[in-house]
Amino acid sequence: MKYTKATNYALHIMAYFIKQEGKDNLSLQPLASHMNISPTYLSKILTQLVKANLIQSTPGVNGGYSLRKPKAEISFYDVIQAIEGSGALFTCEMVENHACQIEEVMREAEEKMVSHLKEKRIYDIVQKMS
Amino acid sequence: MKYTKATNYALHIMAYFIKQEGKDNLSLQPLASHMNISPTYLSKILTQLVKANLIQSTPGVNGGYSLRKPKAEISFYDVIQAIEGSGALFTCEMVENHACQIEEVMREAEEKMVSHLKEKRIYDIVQKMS
DNA sequence: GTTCGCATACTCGGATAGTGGTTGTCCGAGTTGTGTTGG
DNA sequence: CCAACACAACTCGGACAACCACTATCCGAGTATGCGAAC
Repeated sequence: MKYTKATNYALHIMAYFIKQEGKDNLSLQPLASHMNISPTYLSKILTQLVKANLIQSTPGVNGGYSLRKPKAEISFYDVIQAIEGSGALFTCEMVENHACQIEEVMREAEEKMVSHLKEKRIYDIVQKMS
Repeated sequence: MKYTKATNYALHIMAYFIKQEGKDNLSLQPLASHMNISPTYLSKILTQLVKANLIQSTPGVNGGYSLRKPKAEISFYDVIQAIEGSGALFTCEMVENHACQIEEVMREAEEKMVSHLKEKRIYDIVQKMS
């Protein structure tokens, strides 16, 4: 069990967006070369972030991507959920157990992690870095 | 990102061991049919638990598997670590970042989850169930 | 000068392939207890 | 009666195959802007 590379990219992309806020739309190509990944693959990730309403895309000439939500409102969890989805990390698969105690504990543990990720905002660490 | 099925199995297996403690060695076949997985695959999981010193195996006739540590000492994390390994869930892969702030936050979050899993012992939930 | 149309700069999304980890099976080898056989 | 031996009940571990999610690429389609030509 590990976080996907896509999550890795997505978090760094969002940090970059927040750092660049106020400037023009960022278009795919420059963003891809800055991140050092292929434009096509990057576009898949960006599409997921668009669907999660974190950024917006404007097509056509001078188009590109830009933040959609106020930068101070974007938590780590928002980004992670956009990529990884929102299913539980652990689901009991034994036939018998309808209210599996093991699953219960695992869910509690996950909740501890999630609540920390909901507290922390990307904006916080962008400030630290600059 | 999800926990492996093997982790799922391992947790339930350990719970079963703790429930059955004091009885004879559990051998592969009965355990497999109780868990509803193939004996061969089960043996892989058990081998991992043996290597983690959670259970021990005795070969030969009347052999089988039995608990190695006192049942009250076995935490969820012990079992999970035995299967999933102990690497961090998130590792920054951007070239530039040596002390990546994002990675830092992710590690904190993971630590929240891990410490909960270290607190909780399988024995606790076995008692609840019976 | 206004309008039409075309080229251009973008994103969107489906199809496809490589890769690696998870899940699972097969089988031969090693280990121990038990029962059997031959002296 | 007892020692050697064969056998059966176990686990151990390597090799291998199926499968699926992640990673990544290619390409055709859609969309908006701007420029130039024609009337």
